[in-house]
Amino acid sequence: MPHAPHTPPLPFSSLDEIADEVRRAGGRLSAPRRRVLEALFAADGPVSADELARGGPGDGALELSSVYRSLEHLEALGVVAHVHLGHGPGLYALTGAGAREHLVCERCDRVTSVDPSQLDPVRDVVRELFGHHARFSHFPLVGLCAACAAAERSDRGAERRS
Amino acid sequence: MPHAPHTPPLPFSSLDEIADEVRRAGGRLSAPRRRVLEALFAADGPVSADELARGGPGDGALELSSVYRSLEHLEALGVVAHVHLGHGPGLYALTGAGAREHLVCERCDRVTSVDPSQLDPVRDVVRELFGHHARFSHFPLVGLCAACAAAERSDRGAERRS
DNA sequence: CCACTACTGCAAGCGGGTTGCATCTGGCGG
DNA sequence: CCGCCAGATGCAACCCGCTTGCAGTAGTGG
Repeated sequence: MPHAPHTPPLPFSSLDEIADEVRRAGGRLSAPRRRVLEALFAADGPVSADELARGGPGDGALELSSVYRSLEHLEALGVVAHVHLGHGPGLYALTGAGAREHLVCERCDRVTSVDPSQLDPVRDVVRELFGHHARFSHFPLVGLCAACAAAERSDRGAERRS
Repeated sequence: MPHAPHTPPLPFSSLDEIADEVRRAGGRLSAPRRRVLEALFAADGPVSADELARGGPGDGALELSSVYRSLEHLEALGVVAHVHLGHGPGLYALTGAGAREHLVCERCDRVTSVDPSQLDPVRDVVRELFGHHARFSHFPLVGLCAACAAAERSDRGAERRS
């Protein structure tokens, strides 16, 4: 059971660059692999394996298992990372340039993505208190967004979500 | 699709007290329900529905679906809450007295449970920066524990986990 | 003690993800 | 330019955690 990488996000910026990296590691840039990567480059935010499999409307769908195996491989290379926002499927994104960390509201499910540096003060406090090095890229910081926290305070006993 | 409660943890301390609460809400304290509660009282930490279903070695196993339905019901009453630590099954615990929040190491999977007040400084920073009210009871604070963070710094490129 | 209805047991189903295996193919060595 | 063969694919079956539909059972207020 292979697992995720904490490979430091070497910045990969082009498909070719990644292709080389894949081959350097003894892998091959097969058609599905390429299409997964293209879809990841095209996406503007983390996407599910399923969305990657469906791909562009032009071409036929990719086999889901291949997509997962590709993502696993790319993740081991440090090229891709996935995040678990709430209860849904895992979402995948390229690690290069604009890595993000996430805050999720567990009431309205809204996702706030921020630059990791913005969460450094939080990390500092956590490290000070527990020695723990917090990361909000793989699992987000969960709680109530400002709006929902306010709503919660007044409106005691309304609709709820897990 | 019913969902979890943020019902303020009214402190329930005995099975009888909970029994009354269940009935007050128009519910019944059926045998499986009682056994789930007994198991939760007996447990010293959050347990999976599956563990609750197996129950004590003496008695036959409970139906898993009933366990889930009981937990759902008790959760709606604010008597029980569940937490998602990593990728495994959800874990359930009584809400009374010793409510805890959790830090998980995503490398060694170690869980650190703390009194919610200990995380207030973290909550303060988060609220200040994002207006977000962080909660680490339903989803934990994820990152690297002190030991693994140190290991990560030296030992670059060892075994990894998701 | 009755009737009413919440709850149970069972079996099927679902979403997300993994695995085993026969087949195919990218791409290096020649 | 080609052949080889490990690495990758496609497909189907499977696993885990959890939910749902339904007919039958059993707490509980009256």
